[in-house]
Amino acid sequence: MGKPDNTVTIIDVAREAGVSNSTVSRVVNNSAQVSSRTREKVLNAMMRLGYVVNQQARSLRGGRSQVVGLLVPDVGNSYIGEIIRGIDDELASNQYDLMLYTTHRRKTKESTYVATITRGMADGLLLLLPTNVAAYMESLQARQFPHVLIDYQRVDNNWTSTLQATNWQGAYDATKYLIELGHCRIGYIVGLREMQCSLDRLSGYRAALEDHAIPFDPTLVYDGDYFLLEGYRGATKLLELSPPPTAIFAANDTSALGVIEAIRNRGLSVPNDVSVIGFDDIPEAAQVHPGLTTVRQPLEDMGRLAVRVLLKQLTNPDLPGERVELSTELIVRETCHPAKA
Amino acid sequence: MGKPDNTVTIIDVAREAGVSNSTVSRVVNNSAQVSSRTREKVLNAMMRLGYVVNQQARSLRGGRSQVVGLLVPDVGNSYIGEIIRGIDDELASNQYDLMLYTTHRRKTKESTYVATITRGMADGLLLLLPTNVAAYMESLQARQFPHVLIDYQRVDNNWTSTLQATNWQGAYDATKYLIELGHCRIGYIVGLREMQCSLDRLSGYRAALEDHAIPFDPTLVYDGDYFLLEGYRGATKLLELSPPPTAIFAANDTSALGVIEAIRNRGLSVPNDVSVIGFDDIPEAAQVHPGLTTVRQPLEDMGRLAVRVLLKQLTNPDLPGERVELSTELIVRETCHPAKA
DNA sequence: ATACAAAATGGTAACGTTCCCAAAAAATGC
DNA sequence: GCATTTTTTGGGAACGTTACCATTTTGTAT
Repeated sequence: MGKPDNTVTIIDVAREAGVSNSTVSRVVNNSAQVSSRTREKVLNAMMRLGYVVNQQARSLRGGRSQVVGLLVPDVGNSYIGEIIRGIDDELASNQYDLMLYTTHRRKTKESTYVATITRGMADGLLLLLPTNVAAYMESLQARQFPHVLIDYQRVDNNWTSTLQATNWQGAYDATKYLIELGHCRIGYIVGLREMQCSLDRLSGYRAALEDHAIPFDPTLVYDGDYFLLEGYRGATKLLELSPPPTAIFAANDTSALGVIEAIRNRGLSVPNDVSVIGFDDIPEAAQVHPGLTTVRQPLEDMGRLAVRVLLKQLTNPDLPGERVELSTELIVRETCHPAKA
Repeated sequence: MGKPDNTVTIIDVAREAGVSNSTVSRVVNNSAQVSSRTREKVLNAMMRLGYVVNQQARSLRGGRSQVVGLLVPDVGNSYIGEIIRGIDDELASNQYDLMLYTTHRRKTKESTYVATITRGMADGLLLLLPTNVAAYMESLQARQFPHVLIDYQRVDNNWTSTLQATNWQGAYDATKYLIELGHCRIGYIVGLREMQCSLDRLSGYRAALEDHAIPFDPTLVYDGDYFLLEGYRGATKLLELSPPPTAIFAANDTSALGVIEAIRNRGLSVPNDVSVIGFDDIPEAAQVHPGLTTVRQPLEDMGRLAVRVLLKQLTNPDLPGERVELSTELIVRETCHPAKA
């Protein structure tokens, strides 16, 4: 209470408890044997003085910094938000802190940040939807820097861990669901083609059509970018076809919301005139009216699991990289109706 | 190239350049006078060896850690996303890193995190929409820890800096705009009442009514929470009144989107039957059809400015706290029409 | 040339930890 | 009771910086 602002160090505690600083250190890390009597004394002294470990000193000495870097393209959409929630939570319960870097899809920024992080104070690196992997993958491997790629899979080495949902299967299931409702002209709004997940979903869509003997019609496919506006534009264009599609499958929920808008702005109704299905199951999907039928990615769990994989790699650095795939699930809400006869 | 994984230190550079480590340090921080010839030599050696400064050692020595902590209630909505974008950008251009902590509106988490950050490795702290300020404000002041509160203003000391938009004026302007379009039954969806900005906006709305001799009708006010679903529910309820409002003002864009949905789900049209106005001007407001008329908060600038204020306080610790207010702007898009006669 | 100031450089202690090694204390076996 | 093992504790170097102070080099005026 009397003490001024000065930070209290391990030495202060040692003096207060009447032991050596080595002993205090041992108590702090409860590493080696310390007699219960001294442990008590030290614990008391720590309490009295309000001691907190100095992470910088600790990690300078050669230990972990207890910091994980996270690189995201952007923050502020629910897809990423949900994943971060999982990451953040799992990290916190393992006494790790999170250093955030947003690239805003600028590739130079992405590789600069990776360089900073790997040589800086983070112990590991989480990469969410990276777009410039080639630029730094080599250096990441060379330094054996623990890292996990989320939602990116084109990796050809044994040291990188990757994690994603079953994009192909999810898209397959969604398409199949629409087909079984009697739809055979099903529009598709593609995500950004430079991302592997977009291609996987597209190919799941095609496979389902094929399996049900519905010929693939390229005019029903519109190239979007996962944003609402392109969903709107795509649907507008698809609805001008004759005959127009009776259902539209958007590669993510955000663009599905754009699709719904476009349908309504044409004076049509969802799902009576056109059925809509999305992908992701972001929180808004359940809040919207009618509720959006969609393919659920377990976003929060993905974040959580990515952290677990990373921490595992951190404690055991020469483990090979893991490939984790989480299964998607069709969430039926209210935006799909049987096709009219 | 030839070297193994070993990190290269200032001493390696010194040896390589044939100078002392003090000189290298001087070059790195370009602090004191170094002859251009030696500077060149050192710079070259640094380049050759690929030297990067070790932040932990630096900050252990007593300097800055070049890290700023950011506490947010959540990540994954565009309002926060835009602010973070500004923060992030400004921080990066000042060679600062960002440590992110999300509270998910749990008050205990909030105060725990503040404790961690202030005793940990951050130089300063940014608090976005804090909800539990009382719990740690005292300790923040006691340790004279530099901090800026964004979108929170009930602060009664001289050391805390705050920053927000002109919430009252923005709401006043929006309401006035609707009134001038001929509306006199204007519904209002309140934000979370525990936030000061919600109260300010509400009181701006009331002031505008009063100034135009429109009696305040409490049944036109619905208590929301800034989320889409409550916007939907609120509008649904308001539209059941008789006569129903001819315009609805939502305390933020997200709930305005819910309002629009509710209006449409009643078979009515926006803006022909009911006008809608929001607050914030999140990116979606411009992407939606019809475009959402709203009150613009300069979100990205707010983030940017918050960082500037914090850094100023960081370099000059005994400066008193600043109170910054950024002006809002009415953005007219397509969701408001003149009231029918 | 000499003296002196100014500029440039080097040596080194400290920051708060951890961890190895050695010393002391306690426990064990004869 | 003595030697020996085991457990517990202390001493001190090292991690990579920076900043103070001392020293050397360079420049300038007499």
